[in-house]
Formats: sequence, structure tokens, C-alpha cells
Amino acid sequence: MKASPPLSPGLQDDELVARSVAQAIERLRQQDHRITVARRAVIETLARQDGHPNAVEISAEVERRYPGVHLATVYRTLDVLTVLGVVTHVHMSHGAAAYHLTGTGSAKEHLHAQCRICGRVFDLPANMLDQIRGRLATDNDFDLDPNHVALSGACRGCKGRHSEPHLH
Amino acid sequence: MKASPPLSPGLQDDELVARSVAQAIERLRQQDHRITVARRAVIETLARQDGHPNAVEISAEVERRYPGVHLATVYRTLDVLTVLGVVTHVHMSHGAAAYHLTGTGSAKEHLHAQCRICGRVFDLPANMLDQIRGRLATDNDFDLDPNHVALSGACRGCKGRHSEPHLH
DNA sequence: TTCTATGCAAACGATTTGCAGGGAG
DNA sequence: CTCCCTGCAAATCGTTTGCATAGAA
Repeated sequence: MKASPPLSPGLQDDELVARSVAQAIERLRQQDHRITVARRAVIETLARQDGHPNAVEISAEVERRYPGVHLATVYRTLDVLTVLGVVTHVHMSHGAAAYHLTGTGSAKEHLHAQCRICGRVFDLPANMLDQIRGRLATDNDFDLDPNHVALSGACRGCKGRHSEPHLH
Repeated sequence: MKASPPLSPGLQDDELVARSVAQAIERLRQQDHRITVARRAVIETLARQDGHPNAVEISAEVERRYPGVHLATVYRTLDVLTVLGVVTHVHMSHGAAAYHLTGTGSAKEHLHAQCRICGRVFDLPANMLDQIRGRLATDNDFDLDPNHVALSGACRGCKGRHSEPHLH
């Protein structure tokens, strides 16, 4: 399990980035969506890093490289990319959702756990909920999406000090 | 797995309600918190039903029986009761958190799953994530709180129609 | 009397939306 | 030239907070 400090860039190899961007752009083109600076910027930003950025963080990074792109546009772009299946998001129990390119490059599909105390996000093996998923499917006819919410709990550093500042 | 339609009351036996309320009040008293109408009202409302009400729904129900209690007070009351361990809440990936008395009466502890499409909440066996919890504890030193977020997916009625109105 | 709990309004964080103009195709 | 996409401002939803006062002990 690898911790992602709130704002660590975690940059990706340029080659991989270029490939991911090209793929995403292609998907846009195929579906008759327009290729714009804003869209390029968002895709590139997502491709460049492997952390768990939320929309505001993505917007900030986009702003640094392509000034003038509005936060609302970032949200809208994340939306279309989500519909295209290029982007996935994970809801956190506390705070904003995290976005990432769907299973491209080193951004291998994985699950998430968030520490209820410090808010940090941890990666978990992708298959960790497979049995549960199976049980829900057969027992309850419920199609679990193990990726869509982060599990919640207390991380090594935080468990024990239950009296500490707490996220609600 | 039992579905809880958005606003089904699902009333509890009067006897049980009285007992739950008394217990919670006692906890308040023990910790030198004051017993007020607002607090009584919130506790009673939680005790009276077994659905998955959010703060606004609780507030509405409180208002019906004890007019004048403000939503902010409901939130604050839910907070103190949470600290006392009397109340638990579950975060949904979409929409407001759901509150309930902690494992009292028929409100047996259980996990939750929410349909990403229709938003309905389903109950799951309490122990469903126990193995996962164990793995996280030993492998990652992460103390999972299986109760704190609802799993996400698509319910029987909704899966299949992926083009339907969708919760983000 | 003392100090906690409440009502009310306002602030807040995350996200969405209406509208008019800008720019991709 | 046509519409999609964008910037901007404002709205929305869920929740929290500051402040003055009501009210429990």
C-alpha cells in the first residue's frame, strides 16, 4: 500500500504521457467531440502524474501550464472523459473526489482506502474486493463497483490516537 | 438485502423506542451533557425508524413532532451523539450521510450498499467485509471501518440500463 | 447564577448550471 | 458558418460556524 501525500506530483515518463494523451484525444475525435486546449490540458495533467488529485488540484496544475482554463471547464471536461471511459473517479468519504485516467500506463487499476483521521489516500490491490463482488452478484443481484468509493479507516500512523483532530 | 425506499418510515415498537431513548439520554447525563427537547427529539426520531435517514430528513421528522428545532441543531446533536458512541453515520458516494442509532434494537449493525443509478440504499450482512478487514490489518496496518462508507454499484433494477439518468 | 445548547444567518467546500460570446471543424 | 465549448457568475447541496440569547443544572 503506497501513500500519496496530498500534493505529491509523482511525474510520469514523457513517452507514456504522450501515448496516454494521444489515446484520449483519439477517443474524443472518434466520438465527434472537439479537441480544445482545455481538454488537452486536463488529459495531459492527468497523464503526467499518478497521485489522487481532485478537480481543484487538477485545475491548479492545468492553470500553471495552460493559464486561463476555468475550474468549471475542468469539471465539464472530466465529465465528458468519464462518459468516454477515459477517466474514472473515486469518491472519498471526506473531501473531493479523486480523478485518474482509466487503467493506462502505470496508473494500473487499483482500489482506494482513505484514512478517516489524516485524509491520506492509499492504494490497494485491484482484486481485493473480488470475492465480495461475487457474493453481492449472486446473493443480491447487486453489481458492485469496487472502484467507485474509497474504503475508510485509520492508517498506521493515525490509529490509536483516536482523540486527534478528526474528519467529522 | 432489504431496500429502504427514500422516505419509508419503518416504525419501531414503542417499547423498544422508549428503551433506546432512555439509554441515549442516560449516556448524555453520564457525560454531563444537557438534556434538551432538541436532543430528545433527535434521539426519539432515530429510535422510531429503521431506514437510512439523512440529517435533513431527520430534521423534517423532528419538526413534525417538536416544531422549532433548527437543522443546525440537529447536526450538532448528531455530532455529540456520535462522540458518545450513540449514533453512527454512513457516507454515501452521492448525497447526504445517513444516521442511525448504534446497534440498538432491531437496528442491528450492518453494512450498506448504495445504487449508483437510483440512489437507493441496501443493507448487507455486518460481517461481509471481515476478511478484507483482516487482510488490511495484517498486510497494511490499516484499521478498516467497514461501516463508514456505503459500497457503490448498481442494483438489480438499475443495472443493464446504463444509459439511464445517472448520479454523476 | 452559570455556562451549555440553540436559533438564525452567514460562510463554506464541492460541484453544477444558465447564459452569451469564442473558437473548432 | 455552425454549433460545441468555454468563461464567468450565480445557484445548489450538504454541512459548519459565529454570535447573541434562551434555558438546563
